[in-house]
Amino acid sequence: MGTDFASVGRLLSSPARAAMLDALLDGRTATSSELAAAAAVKPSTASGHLAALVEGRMVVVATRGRTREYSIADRDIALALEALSRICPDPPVRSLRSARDMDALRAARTCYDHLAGRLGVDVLGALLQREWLVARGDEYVLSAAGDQSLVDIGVDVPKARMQRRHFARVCLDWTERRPHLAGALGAALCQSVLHAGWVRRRRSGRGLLITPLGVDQLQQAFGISTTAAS
Amino acid sequence: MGTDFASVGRLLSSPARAAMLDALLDGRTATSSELAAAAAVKPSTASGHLAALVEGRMVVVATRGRTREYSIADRDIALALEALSRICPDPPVRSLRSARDMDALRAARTCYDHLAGRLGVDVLGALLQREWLVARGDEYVLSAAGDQSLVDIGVDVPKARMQRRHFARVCLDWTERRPHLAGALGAALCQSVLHAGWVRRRRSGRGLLITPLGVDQLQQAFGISTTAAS
DNA sequence: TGAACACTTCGGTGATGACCGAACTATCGA
DNA sequence: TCGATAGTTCGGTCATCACCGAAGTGTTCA
Repeated sequence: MGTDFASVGRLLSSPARAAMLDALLDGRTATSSELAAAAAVKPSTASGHLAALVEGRMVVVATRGRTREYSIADRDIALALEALSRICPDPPVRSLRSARDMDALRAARTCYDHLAGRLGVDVLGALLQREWLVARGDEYVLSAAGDQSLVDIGVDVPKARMQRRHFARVCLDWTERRPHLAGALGAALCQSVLHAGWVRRRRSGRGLLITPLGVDQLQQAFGISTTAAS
Repeated sequence: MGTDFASVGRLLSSPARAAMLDALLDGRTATSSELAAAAAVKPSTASGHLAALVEGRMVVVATRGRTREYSIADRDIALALEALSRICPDPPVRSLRSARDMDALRAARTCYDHLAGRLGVDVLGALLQREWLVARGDEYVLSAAGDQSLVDIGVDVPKARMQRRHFARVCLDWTERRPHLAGALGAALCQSVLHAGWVRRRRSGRGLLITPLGVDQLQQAFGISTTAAS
């Protein structure tokens, strides 16, 4: 009845637009030229695609001087795309290199703006086990002990609380098939571990790289064992 | 990185294929002719579209005599489509009739194979409030009291437990923006209320219709107030 | 066995849209 | 003020694909 998949489907159906959305799925913004490069098309072509995505409310654009910063329009879009990526046929592993990339993604990556992959799942597991976070439906409640502990390791909890979005909620992981932490708190946690240098973004894509410092600190803060990636 | 939205997007991009998937989203099977009618195309055209959907692993087909029964391939596909429907621009309300249809969908409908809409959300709320169901991450655990009570009202809990799928889990409702119950238990519950005549399927689409009997029984079993729809 | 039915395959048509290069607009830095 | 940079608009080409009708395959039922 009525649900109009076709309009959204049409936007996803072009390889170029799909590549652009994929490039934006790490939650960062990108300029028109960057997205043109990501999609391997000329700027003029990219411009048309981006106009279509904006028109279709999938991305939003902010003009900054002579550049334009595009980003995923809202969290629902990101969630829907993550759900879709779960059913996309596994991109055929063409080479050793892309097989390694795949392993790296499984180990640690961002999902829109929060931690995902084995790292994301393990961190959520630790938070629940210590009862810093308590499940409640598809949301989580932060306990007093959890609040204090997260602040201690540098997470800006007060700022996360102030945001006009869900504070802490479930997001299903497509490689681990188990939940990881999304919402404002998930984003804040992700930002804090990036800022503290426990993990770094890989050169391209959504992959994350756990630093030697991160291995120590993650063990100390959450009691989880990781290995530093190269 | 790699996630290939385009292949799935291409399948969704045709209004005919989108309509077919939408028609299958209530979890029932449909024949080639039924889907051709749902999409308003000739059988020959429908045949091609359905072949593409099967090729793309979005639907599966079972040959029964001279007819072919199509259905959504698996639960991940259904979940992804539900997530997508959350971001589809609201289908423009063209008429009084479709406005009423929309209201009806909001009140009670199926989501793949379980209850959704206000009814689905209220039922889950009641289950949690009575502690028949306890949240645990994005899954639910059925308490002993809950097991007994659901069996008492006719839900085949043992059979649900035996199925090789998640037993009871969160599914986000796109009209209510709150969770309802999915998984084998959600499907069993849906089947039991249909079988007991508390609700009936509407002539077409995913809408459900609460019977006068259902109003009484839902009040008695779950303490929730509903109104019989016409 | 043959007629009715469900569905698929094939060939042809028309429309859509993805892409590029070239010309245009707006901003930044000197 | 002028050149360089970021992005958009426009016109044209080419490929893809949605659709149909007609003919073909296999199944059911009388």
